[in-house]
Amino acid sequence: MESIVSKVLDQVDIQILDILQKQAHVSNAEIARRVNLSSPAVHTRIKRLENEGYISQQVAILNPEKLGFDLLCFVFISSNIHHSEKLDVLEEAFRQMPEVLECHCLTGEYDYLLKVANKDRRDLQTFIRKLNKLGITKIQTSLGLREIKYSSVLPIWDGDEVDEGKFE
Amino acid sequence: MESIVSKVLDQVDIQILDILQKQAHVSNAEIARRVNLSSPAVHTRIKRLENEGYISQQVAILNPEKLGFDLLCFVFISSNIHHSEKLDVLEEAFRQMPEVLECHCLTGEYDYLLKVANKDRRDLQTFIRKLNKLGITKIQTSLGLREIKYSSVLPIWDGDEVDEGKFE
DNA sequence: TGTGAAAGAATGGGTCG
DNA sequence: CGACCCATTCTTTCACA
Repeated sequence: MESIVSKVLDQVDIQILDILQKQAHVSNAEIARRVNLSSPAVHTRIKRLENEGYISQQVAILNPEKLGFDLLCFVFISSNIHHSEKLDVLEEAFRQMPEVLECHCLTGEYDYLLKVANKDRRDLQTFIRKLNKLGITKIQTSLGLREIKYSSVLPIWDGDEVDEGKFE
Repeated sequence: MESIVSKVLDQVDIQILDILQKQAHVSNAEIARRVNLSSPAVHTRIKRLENEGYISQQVAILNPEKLGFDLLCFVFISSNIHHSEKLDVLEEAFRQMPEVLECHCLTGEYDYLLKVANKDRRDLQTFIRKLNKLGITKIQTSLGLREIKYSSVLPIWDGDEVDEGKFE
């Protein structure tokens, strides 16, 4: 009996999460083999992990270049807006723009960092005009020249839990 | 004969890709219903899309906060290295580091932008020391204060009707 | 390419150790 | 919690158009 709150994740949970965050399409049965459990047991655990919010979603990662998105940009924005209501409007606008893949609020010189996927320079210009219309004046745009690494894999395994003392 | 390489994607392909990039777990049969095709036809198309590289991978997105990753950072790096071999070593080092989720080569003042997931300040310090050992001197780190949007969904559907007359 | 049918797996619920 | 069973659903192959 550990704690009342919510079961802490055990090694098997971590293993399952790690498999799924790398290859979501691996079958239940295959996971069961790898973690030495039965397939229904794995199923139960995955459902629990989903319900408790450890797994947010499952997605297919498409190849941007094959689909014509050659222009990945990082846009740094300083908003001189300081009313929180107006900031809410601004942020909601970012969320609604399909070319904005990510938006983060940052410390430092700029308030927001946007990751933006555009097909060509014309699309990029259209996008920047949209930003101007939102009242954003201070923008700095950096072009992504080359993607060295792109992943969503959190080091849940590598961190310090690692002890591959698999029983038997 | 039009193009030898690969048939251009049609509307149904785009629809399938769009469904999968948002919800990878949707069953073949369900997709078939949505695009008005039979289940085997959808299966064939998805296999083709995978083989031709339109779909790179399928992953589960985990919840960073639930897993103790409260410190998302963006690290800007200027390398004063100009030998391409040494740059290769550097980039490979970035790829190997599990806390580095993304690494992009950028235009602008800094050469590299890294997105880094750490659990706490101690981990962050450890990470920055690793960078120093690699000979990196000019580093600027911005903390992610809040995530406004996080997505890998390319606007293949929303942007405009994808109907390129380009071969390959 | 597409469809329909059919075999072979995997999923998901229930019950019992 | 986990294993086993069972009905249901999904995947994947095949003949055929």
